[in-house]
Amino acid sequence: MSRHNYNEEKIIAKKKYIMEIAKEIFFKKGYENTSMNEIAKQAKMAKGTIYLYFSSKKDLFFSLVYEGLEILEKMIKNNIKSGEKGLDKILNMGRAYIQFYREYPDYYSFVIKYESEKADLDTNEPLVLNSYEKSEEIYDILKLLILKGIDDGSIREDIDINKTSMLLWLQTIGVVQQYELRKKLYENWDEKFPSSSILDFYIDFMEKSLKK
Amino acid sequence: MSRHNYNEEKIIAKKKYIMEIAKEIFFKKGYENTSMNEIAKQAKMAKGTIYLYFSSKKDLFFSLVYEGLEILEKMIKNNIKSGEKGLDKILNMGRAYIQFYREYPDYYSFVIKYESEKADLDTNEPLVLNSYEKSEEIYDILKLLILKGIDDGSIREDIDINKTSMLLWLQTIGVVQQYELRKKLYENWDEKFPSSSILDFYIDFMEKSLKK
Amino acid sequence: MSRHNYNEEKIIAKKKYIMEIAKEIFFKKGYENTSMNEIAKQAKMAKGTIYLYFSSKKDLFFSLVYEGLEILEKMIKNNIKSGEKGLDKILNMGRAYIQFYREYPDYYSFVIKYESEKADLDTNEPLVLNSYEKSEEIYDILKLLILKGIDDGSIREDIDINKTSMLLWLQTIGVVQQYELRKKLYENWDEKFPSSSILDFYIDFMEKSLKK
Amino acid sequence: MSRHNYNEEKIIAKKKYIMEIAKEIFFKKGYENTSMNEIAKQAKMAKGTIYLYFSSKKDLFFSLVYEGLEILEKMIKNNIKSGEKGLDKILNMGRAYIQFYREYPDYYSFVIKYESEKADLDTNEPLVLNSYEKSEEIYDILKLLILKGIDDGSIREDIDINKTSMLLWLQTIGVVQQYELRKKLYENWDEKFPSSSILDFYIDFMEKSLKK
DNA sequence: TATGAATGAGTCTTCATTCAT
DNA sequence: AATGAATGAAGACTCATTCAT
Repeated sequence: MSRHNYNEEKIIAKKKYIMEIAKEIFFKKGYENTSMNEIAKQAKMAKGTIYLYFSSKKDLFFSLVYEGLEILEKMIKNNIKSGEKGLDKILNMGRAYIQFYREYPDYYSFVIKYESEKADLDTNEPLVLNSYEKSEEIYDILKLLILKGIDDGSIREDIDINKTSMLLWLQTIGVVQQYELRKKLYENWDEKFPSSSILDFYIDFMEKSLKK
Repeated sequence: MSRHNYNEEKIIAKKKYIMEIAKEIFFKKGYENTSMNEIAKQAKMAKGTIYLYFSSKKDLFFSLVYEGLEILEKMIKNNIKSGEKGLDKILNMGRAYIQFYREYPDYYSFVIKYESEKADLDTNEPLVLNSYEKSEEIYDILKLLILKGIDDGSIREDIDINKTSMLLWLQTIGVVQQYELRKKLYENWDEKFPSSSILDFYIDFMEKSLKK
Repeated sequence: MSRHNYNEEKIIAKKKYIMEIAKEIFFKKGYENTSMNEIAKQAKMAKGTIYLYFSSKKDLFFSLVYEGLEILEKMIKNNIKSGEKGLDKILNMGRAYIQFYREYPDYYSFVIKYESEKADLDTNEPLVLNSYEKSEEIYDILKLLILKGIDDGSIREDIDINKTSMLLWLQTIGVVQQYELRKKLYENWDEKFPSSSILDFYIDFMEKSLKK
Repeated sequence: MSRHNYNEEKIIAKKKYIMEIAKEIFFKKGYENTSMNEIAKQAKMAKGTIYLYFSSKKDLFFSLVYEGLEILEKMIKNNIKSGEKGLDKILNMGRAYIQFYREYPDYYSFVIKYESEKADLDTNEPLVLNSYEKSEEIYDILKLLILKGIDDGSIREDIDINKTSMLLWLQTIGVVQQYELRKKLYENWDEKFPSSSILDFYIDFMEKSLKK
């Protein structure tokens, strides 16, 4: 292994280390209320050092977002392997998103924050591009699965494929996000709130509206 | 009309004027990126003057939120008057929310911003309380309408009322919010994106999953 | 009575009224932490109205100071009437100052605040002049009383009259002020502190150092 | 010397430098009328830089107060070493306070400002606590010295120890403060005023009232 | 005489980023 | 590669005073 690679590895390791520290703080306090000062202190590094590895606070944050997107993508691709019929695969896709939310609440929060602001971001940022491509890819998968579902008789034929795929996409993300929002709110209010099982119920609900 | 009322009217008019100016800037730049300085400048007023009418930046913003909530409430209550069966009324309720989003995109954005942060807000703030109560009220209406729908035979009987009402609530808000997010994103990318009609499609979709 | 006088009386009454309101607030919150806004509100007047009667916040405050000085002067002049010998009169003068502090803690606080800042005040202010003259007058009385005391044999002869009179003056004001300061401090700390009787003890102490 | 110590020294030096600048301005203009802006400008630093060394304006000011208290404490402890009898030591203690006032008029002004406001300060502040403890310590010394004086026959026996110690304490601080106040006032008025020697006279006066 | 809305300079404090070492 | 001191623009908010009505 060349010296160059050796150094590159060290750099990547350091980046991972910083990201690990930052992940916790960003998750706990949110983007705006996290200062580079605190990250540096927690990481026992000089503030300037962080800037050797990340060009800005945004860059550091979006690297975490990107990592989150990768995890999500992997989970989705993995989940749609199982299930035979198109409908099963679609439901598994929804389950994958819910699973991501449950298992990686920190990464989930970054992805959502990113999603809600990326419309205002600089179009030249490669991270926006990447995320956009990932979204498209997932969306295309969804479309194919609906087609397959109609073909194998697991999904009704009277639906518009384009609209349905888009709607399912919007709906799933939306339901999970709203659940997260309400959950925090109701917790504060010490009130009863349907447990996380409502998300499973959502999958049932989806099934009912799609199946033949 | 007494002199006192005359002055009060003038004060209310000025508040409205400031809110009008602030509404545009908040809408364009978001809460954090809007400074009182800019609002004052746009309103051709001294900074201090604004503080005569609103005790803080938060107060000014939440006044807009509250106004938005009032509009939304009115639209929902108005819309569910029409329709005979429970299912019709539920669909009209969803339509009201979409209509609010379409007709008052600015107010909509404040309400959403508020909703996504109210979990972190001070519970003692009367505005949080008010909004909370409004939400509960709307949610209760939804529950009653489902009951009515089951009763009058317009809605299937095999659903859990509590879960369904909560899910419809999360889902509708979620779909609209995700639509808004994606729309802005795709617009930037000059791509084709299912027009706003997808929201109408959502209502159809909802109908299918509820009706007997 | 001429119309002019009638109006003047009304003006004086209004000034008194405003001063009464302001006295309480200044006493409770201190000069810096009292705003004209609050005074106006408490007095159920418009802010501008106060400026018809007092040219500034300072003017209003110093009018209270001046009133305090008048009360103090009257008490001193009254007290030194009683007592036969020079020493008795001097002690009564000290007692008058302590009595002023005890009976008019609010006016006392204004006088002290004024005294500690008048060195930095504009020399052209007539109020500084007045106070200065009052101080001189009192100081002269003190000097005469010492002379009389030496003459009638109630006070030792081995003291320097100028220095002693000045010292008694500084000392009495100083002791009372420090007592007030410490008292508040110790109260906060819930500790035992020699009661106000220490001020009477001070008079005894003074007597011992002066008498033949 | 390690690198670490080297940096720490530099930081301390910078703190001292800022305090030196601030000391002058605070002394000249008082706490309220001194702005961080001006301190930064005088120190030829960016405003933010000062906040690297002091967490707030209060912190900066109280650091000066604390330094003053340390100097005063040292002077008192040093002065009471000399003198044989209890009375001599007490007089030297008074002289120490006067010396502090004469040699460090700036620090003296901070200490007095602090003393006059500490009753209103937050009891949780460690600086208030420290100062309180210092005061108590000095006061205890005074009490012991009076006891010693009575014991060794240099002080009269007919005095109440508690009251006397408290009174001497109040009196000394009071006299010096009043002297400072009057001095500034009379200076402005270009009048003759007993020179600083009146403070020495105060010590004589004290001696006379205490000795057997 | 009375009003009270309007002013705007001034306050302390924060923090992402840079750069000399 | 690493440091961390320095920057300085920007933020929300206050308040004595004025002046048109």
